[in-house]
Amino acid sequence: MERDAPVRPVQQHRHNLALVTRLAARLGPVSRARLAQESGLTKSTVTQLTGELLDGGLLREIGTGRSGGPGRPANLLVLNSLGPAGIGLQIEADHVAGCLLDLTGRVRDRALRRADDLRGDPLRAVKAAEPVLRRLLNTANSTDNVVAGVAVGLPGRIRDATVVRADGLGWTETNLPWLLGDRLTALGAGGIPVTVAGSHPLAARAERWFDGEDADVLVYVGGEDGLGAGVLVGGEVHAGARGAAGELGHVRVAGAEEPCVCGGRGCLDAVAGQSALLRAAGLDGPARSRLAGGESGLAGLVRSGEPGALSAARRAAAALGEVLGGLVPALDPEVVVLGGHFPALGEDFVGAVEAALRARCPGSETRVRASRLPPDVVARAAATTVTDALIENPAAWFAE
Amino acid sequence: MERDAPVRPVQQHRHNLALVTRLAARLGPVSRARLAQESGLTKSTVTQLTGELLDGGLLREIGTGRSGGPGRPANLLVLNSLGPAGIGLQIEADHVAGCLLDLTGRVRDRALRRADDLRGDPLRAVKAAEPVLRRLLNTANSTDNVVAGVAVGLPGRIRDATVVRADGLGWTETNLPWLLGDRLTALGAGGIPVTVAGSHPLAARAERWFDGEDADVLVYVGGEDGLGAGVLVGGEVHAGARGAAGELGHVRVAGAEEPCVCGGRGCLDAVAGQSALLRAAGLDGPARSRLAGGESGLAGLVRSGEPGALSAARRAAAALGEVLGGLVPALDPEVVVLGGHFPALGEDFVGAVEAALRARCPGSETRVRASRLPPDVVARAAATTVTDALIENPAAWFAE
DNA sequence: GTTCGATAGTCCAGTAGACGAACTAATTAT
DNA sequence: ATAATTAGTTCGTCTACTGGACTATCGAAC
Repeated sequence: MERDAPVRPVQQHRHNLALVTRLAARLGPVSRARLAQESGLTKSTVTQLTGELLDGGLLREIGTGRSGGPGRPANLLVLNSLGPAGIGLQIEADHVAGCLLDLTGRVRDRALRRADDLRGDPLRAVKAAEPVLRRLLNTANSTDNVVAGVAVGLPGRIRDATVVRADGLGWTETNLPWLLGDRLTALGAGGIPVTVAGSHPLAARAERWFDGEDADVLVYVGGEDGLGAGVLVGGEVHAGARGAAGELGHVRVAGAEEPCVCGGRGCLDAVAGQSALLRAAGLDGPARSRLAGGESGLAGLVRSGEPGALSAARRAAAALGEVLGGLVPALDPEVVVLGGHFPALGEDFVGAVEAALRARCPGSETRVRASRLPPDVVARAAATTVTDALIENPAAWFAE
Repeated sequence: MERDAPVRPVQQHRHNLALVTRLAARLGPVSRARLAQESGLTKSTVTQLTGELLDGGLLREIGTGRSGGPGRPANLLVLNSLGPAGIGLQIEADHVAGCLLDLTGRVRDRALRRADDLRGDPLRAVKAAEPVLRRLLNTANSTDNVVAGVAVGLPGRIRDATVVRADGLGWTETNLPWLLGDRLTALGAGGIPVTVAGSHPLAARAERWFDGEDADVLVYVGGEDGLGAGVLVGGEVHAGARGAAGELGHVRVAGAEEPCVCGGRGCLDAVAGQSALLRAAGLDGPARSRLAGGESGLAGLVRSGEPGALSAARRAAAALGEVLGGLVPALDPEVVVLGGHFPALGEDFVGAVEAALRARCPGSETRVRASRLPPDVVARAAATTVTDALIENPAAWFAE
């Protein structure tokens, strides 16, 4: 409910509609009676609201359930897996991944398009996204899912739905929703709203929603190259005053002198980024994506105990801990999750980061752990922003 | 409007009541017609709502205004300075300050009680607060203001309205609202709700509300001893997962070895705290409060260019910048405001902090500036939490 | 098998509160 | 004086939630 807007009966209705939809999502198959009880609304109202949601295709009635006790059995309601759905895209330098997510949160289809190098002209990425989109739109068509939106996650800084800067892709001031919207029209799916978000904030959301971490304040630190953080405050992504929250990659690490691609020296990226680690371990060359499934060279080296790799990892852990040490006491997050290439470095690495953090902030109770989610979770997390929006405002969807 | 609560006509009404009250507060003397226009409600509804607010004593009608143009002149409404008011207290180690604030934000009275040392038993502070409260309650009585609440600000970490830890006062797990509520009953003012908040978050609020800094993301770093930050996210105080957000005092500064009262070494407090600076400048002794109005010894020394003091200040600035360098890129605040004893150190100090911050985060656009507000603004900020609550929920007040 | 208690869900009159049009009120411009 | 303009009120209308009566469907007891 918007704070500075008047509340009329319509808004009242919207709010309650969202309330029961949210509850239906949280409680799974659920009776109207239970919805009434949990929401605080009366049975009559719930009947009315669920009626609208059924008509609108957001809910589905699955047969009568439970028989454990006296009384008329409930007619169970669930989110409609065949109703509106969301497409999530993940654009990285070497691939575009996508998935189609239904309202229940189930992935109905995936698609992946590898490419040698998508950096430079954004149209290259848009072109690579086209077959991915085509496949997902086709799937949606064949499963009777209506695509309610496309959400894109990419490593960059976003403001006002525009990609302000994406170092890893070499983009500046790119209006991705516009470009993709164009391509969607060409695919016969014009008019579908397109949104963009940063990969790190999306990964942070994913940690909260997919890994049962019900922390209201959570920091996700993710990686490969272009290190950055996604900050969740009050369960929501915190963008910062200029959309630059979480830009940790070029924070200077005390005592470090490594040259960085940004032109500076001693940036966190240059100490703890994936390429930097590979180089320090004597494994020069372009960083390989973990999408292939295999261990990145670095992880293997760390595991094998190769001295150069170990010392590079130790140094990276210390640097990461140092930077986190300035952030953790200010925000007091419930947990800091390390993603990107960090989990591959093993539990010892995480322990070392936590130790370095504790050394800087002795009093903090913030936990540190490695992400358990796969790197391609960003596409899925992006798709959830679409389905979430549907659940949080069903009325907007009914209005088409 | 609570997210997980059903919205009935009553809540609709509450929301709209708060909306017009907020607008009346923001726009100053204002006509019903203007309120209708700004709020998006109809004139009829505004008439109805303002009627309630007038009856409840939150609004007052001042005569008819403006005559610049044709048409019936407006009957101007303002927040009622003679209606409900709030008392704010500020408890520090050497004094208790308080003020009585009316709805319009005007300070109707102040009171101050100095004491040698209020540390240790919380009852000592409560006792010192008693004359302050008595005076303010008396004033309220004589001006026909009804005290709607007492809010206390103190240097400590608060969770669930309980003082979890207040190093500067030597308190642990103190239920201050309970203790003060008792004292209020003794003063014949029982039943007045008492709340507690940390001084730094309150100071952050003050920077936003009293100094026209309309930043949604703001960090206030305040001091004397027990350095800490108040973090505003979305215009609201961010408490952190465990109420520990902003606890910067014992973050370790790289390369620093000064022993700290906490038992550790190299804490920010031990490098940039007031006592530490005085000691480093060769001016040992207890830190003097700035309430006296005179310059603290340190500020004078820095101004006079005494080498020891200058080097200590430079070191403090570098340390502060370093710690901020971990926090700023994560949060991307609009501005960082330095309060406590820092403004007394002069503009050069602020410049040095900003330089150190920039050195760590080259890309950041966050401004750094000294607070322009007096240190006793905490009492006033505390009082605003009471008046704000009234404005944000008039219905709760009508219900007494 | 029938009856009773329990639970699920629907129906409908009642009600709170915002809306809108018509109205009154007070002022300036002609 | 009269028209134009803006402020504010009145009253009937509309929307959407409520509460109680009612129907539906089950298990358990007789």
